[in-house]
Amino acid sequence: MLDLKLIRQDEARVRRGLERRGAGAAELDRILALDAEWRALVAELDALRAERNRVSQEIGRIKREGGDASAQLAAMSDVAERIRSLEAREKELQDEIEALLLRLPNLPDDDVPDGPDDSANVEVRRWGEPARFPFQPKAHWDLGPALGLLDFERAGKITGSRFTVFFDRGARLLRALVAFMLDYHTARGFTEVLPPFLVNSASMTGTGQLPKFGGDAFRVDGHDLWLVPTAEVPVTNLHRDEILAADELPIYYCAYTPCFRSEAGAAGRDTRGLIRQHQFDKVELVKFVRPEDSARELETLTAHAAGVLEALGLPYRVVALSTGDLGFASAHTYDLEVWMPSYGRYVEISSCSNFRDFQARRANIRYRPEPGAKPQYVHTLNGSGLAVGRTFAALLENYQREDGSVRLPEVLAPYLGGQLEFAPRT
RNA sequence: GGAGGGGUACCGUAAUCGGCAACGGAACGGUCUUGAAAACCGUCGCCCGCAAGGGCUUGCGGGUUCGAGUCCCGCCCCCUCCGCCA
Repeated sequence: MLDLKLIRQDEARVRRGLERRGAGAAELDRILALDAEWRALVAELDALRAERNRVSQEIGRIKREGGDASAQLAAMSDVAERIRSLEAREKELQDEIEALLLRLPNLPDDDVPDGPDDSANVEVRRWGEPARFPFQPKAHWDLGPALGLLDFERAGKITGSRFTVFFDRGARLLRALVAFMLDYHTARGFTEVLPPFLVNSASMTGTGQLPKFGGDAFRVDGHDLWLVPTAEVPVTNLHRDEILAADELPIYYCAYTPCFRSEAGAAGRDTRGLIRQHQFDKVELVKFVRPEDSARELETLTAHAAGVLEALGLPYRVVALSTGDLGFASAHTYDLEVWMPSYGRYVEISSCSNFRDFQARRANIRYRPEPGAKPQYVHTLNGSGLAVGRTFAALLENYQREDGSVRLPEVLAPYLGGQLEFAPRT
């Protein structure tokens, strides 16, 4: 959520930021008009309340002294009626302003490249060399079933399309990747969290999924509960409505959760394999930091997530998202894209974002810069570290051999009982 | 799911019959002090306002009333017990 004070005081800056994202300026004009009306109303209302408070005390005093307060009571009856009517209007205005503010996206950082969509994204750097296969490499949706690791057909039977059954050593490999990633992060200062996989609407609003993107998530029938679309939601909301002490910051969390998304697949893209599923697994990194540190923290967060790919020996590149490709709540995002032989290109495997105070304001997450000082909003960041299903796919594809077998990197040996070889069933 | 008890500021606790949300502690600022402690004063949630000042805030949302922490209705969470359950 944008700061209403900022909108008032620096309308030009807000308008410029929204225009860079192609977001409507119409809402901005509407907010400014409603806010002007609201402030005038509040002044009038507060004056009436002041009078009511004053006379009500007087009535109390008169009654205690056994006097007759009927004149005051009659006058205050009218004032009370007037206050009731103004309060109703004030609530309307406030609700409407709030509703508009909640639908306004974050402002992009100055150094975010401008552009209409992902075509304007800018490659920042590359790591590793995509393997040149002396044979036609197979896709993971062919390798996985052939190796007895993945079963897409039975998942379709028991649930539907865009779900997967991990089987036998495939299930073990998925569990191994989750454990490997969590160990990697906790060894580097992140605190492991295992949150609920269902969250309430307040949490979904706090991180920005609601009110605009409810259709992208699964809701539990008959309850105010949603299946988490990402661990970002429960983990960021851990500190909703809290005032953190300055010496608690920065806070670094990592969390494994399954992620549930109903929108995946609507566009008919990536219909095969693990790339776009209604349920997938992810290890997420979440940071709460001082405002002055968030830009630097985004760089280290991105480098940290990239470290997982490097440990696994998977070639990747870092891409700075353009204003047109930026997520709703983000001010600045780097995507990590892993080399995927079946696609013949780099495919997103992590998205690292700085939300600045956008989520903190929605979720009311503050800290005291100094003991005794006024509370301020923290900055929140998060990034995938990594999407586990896509990592699974990238490993199979990048480490495949001509006979359809796969040998995974040594770093996974402790998590796989030393069994790094995967051979096709005959 | 049922019964009972609770939710008040950073923490702990009051508030009679409905009448300015009191007190203690912590933290921070100040006075005092060579320095510190103690003591005393102030600050310590949010909003409007250039300011003076005013308003809001007792888990959340409604209602009654001139006036609600207090009375009424709905909901959420915590504790105890019962039921159910991996």
